[in-house]
Amino acid sequence: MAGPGRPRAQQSIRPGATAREEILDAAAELFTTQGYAATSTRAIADAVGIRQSSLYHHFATKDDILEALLTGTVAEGLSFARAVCATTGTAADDPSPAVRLHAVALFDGTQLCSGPWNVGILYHLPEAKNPRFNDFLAARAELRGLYRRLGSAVVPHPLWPEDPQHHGEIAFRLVESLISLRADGLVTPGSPVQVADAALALCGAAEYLAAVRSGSFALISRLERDLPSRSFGERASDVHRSFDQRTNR
Amino acid sequence: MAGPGRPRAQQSIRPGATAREEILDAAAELFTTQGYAATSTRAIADAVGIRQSSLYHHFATKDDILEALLTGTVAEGLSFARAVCATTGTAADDPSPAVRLHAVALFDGTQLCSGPWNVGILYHLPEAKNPRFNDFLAARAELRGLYRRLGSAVVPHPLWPEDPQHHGEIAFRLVESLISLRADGLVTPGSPVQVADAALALCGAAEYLAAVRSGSFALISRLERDLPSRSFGERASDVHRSFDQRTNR
DNA sequence: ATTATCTATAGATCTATAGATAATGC
DNA sequence: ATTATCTATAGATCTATAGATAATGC
Repeated sequence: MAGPGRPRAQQSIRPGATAREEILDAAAELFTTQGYAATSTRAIADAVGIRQSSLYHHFATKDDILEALLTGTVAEGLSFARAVCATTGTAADDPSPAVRLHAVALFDGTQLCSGPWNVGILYHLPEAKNPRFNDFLAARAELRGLYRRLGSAVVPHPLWPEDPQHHGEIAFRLVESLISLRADGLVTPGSPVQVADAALALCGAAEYLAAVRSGSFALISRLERDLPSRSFGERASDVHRSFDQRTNR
Repeated sequence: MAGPGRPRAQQSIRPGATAREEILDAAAELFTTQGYAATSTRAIADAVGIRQSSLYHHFATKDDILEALLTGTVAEGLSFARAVCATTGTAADDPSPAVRLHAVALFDGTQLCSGPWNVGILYHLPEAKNPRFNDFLAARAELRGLYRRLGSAVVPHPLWPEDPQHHGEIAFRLVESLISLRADGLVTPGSPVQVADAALALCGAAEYLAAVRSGSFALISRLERDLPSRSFGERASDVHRSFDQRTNR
């Protein structure tokens, strides 16, 4: 790798170690607040402090920027859900189905509510349904499938016998409803916990919720060690802290 | 009112009694599948079978088309929810809080799942947050408030005492999750009922659900007579029919 | 006269490419 | 030589307006 190239005319205030990260941060802000088609490549470049054409050194097309954002936002939640499902059958400290569902919902929900921009909104952009983004679409479909399995494991006698996994489906949708809650400016520190609790309540597990909650926190702490992202550690502690504050009051 | 003006060069296959309705139908299809900014006025005009500039005889700006669609989609659900809340205190056949919440969720959910286009998607368009669409935003906020009140009436001892109306909030979000369910192509005839049931389940009312369901159907039938739209009658019967089919199996 | 369409176009974009320039590292 | 930026621009849009035209109703 050679030198850093010609310096920028204008300096950036964007967070991000590399130009690529600055671009993704600016695009995340603009795509989520104004939409994909309504955001010009010039607007992204201006927000970063480079010229419009300089974007094309880092991304071949505008679509590639959206693709990077989309795949980036499901990846971590999917890894976590896979890890939780892989704990099945590990004897002694094997978490209960209720704990598993709660942990996945809490992790996912916490992620959707954190970060500087409401990137979950990108899922709802009509542009995101394009087959061009199949990697993202497949990852989200897999995550949905894991929720369905977890949900049916929690409920022995489903409300809707014709679709035994439907409680899991609704849990998945409930977690993603945090996206519109946040879009409406209504997320509080407790929101991810409330949604995870609600997912269990509709599975009929509300009465032993306190035990499930602490099991869920423990499971998240145990699994977060193996996750690539460092930021989750802090995020998980935030959740603990805000939960403790709420319950101590 | 004078004559019908110069005839179109090309004929339309769009449903709609008037040109204005044809335009709204075409815009609903294109905005929901491709997004607002990604849909050109030319594309709408082509879908209707008129010239691009002819649109401006019916709408002053492109924004006005979106506004008409947005306000059109909440209006009926809000009327119904208001009517349901107005039944409070009417003595004898006064429906229970659970029946009220179920009926509102079922009506709303049925509407989101019917109609040729998934117009609920418009709520999620970043463009819809523009203060220009304040009429729509205020109507949706009022509907949300009614859900919150209904939810807290159902649950005597809320899971989250710091926000007693939060069960209602989640019910509102749950109903709107039908929008993304439909966007993912996963709506079945039973989906609106499942969501209304789930709203009650998370309020802890799952055990007497059968009684609530029939009360909810009765309440909808009673109130639909006063609603401006004729189409709901058929839609409500559809719900009855699909529900009966499901439970007879 | 009124209505609803049409043709033509102004003026402002927007994406992506071509090729020059200023830094570093070998 | 390699990298990351820059300037300049081609070619394709896109929204909205101006003004002509073809129907009806009074």
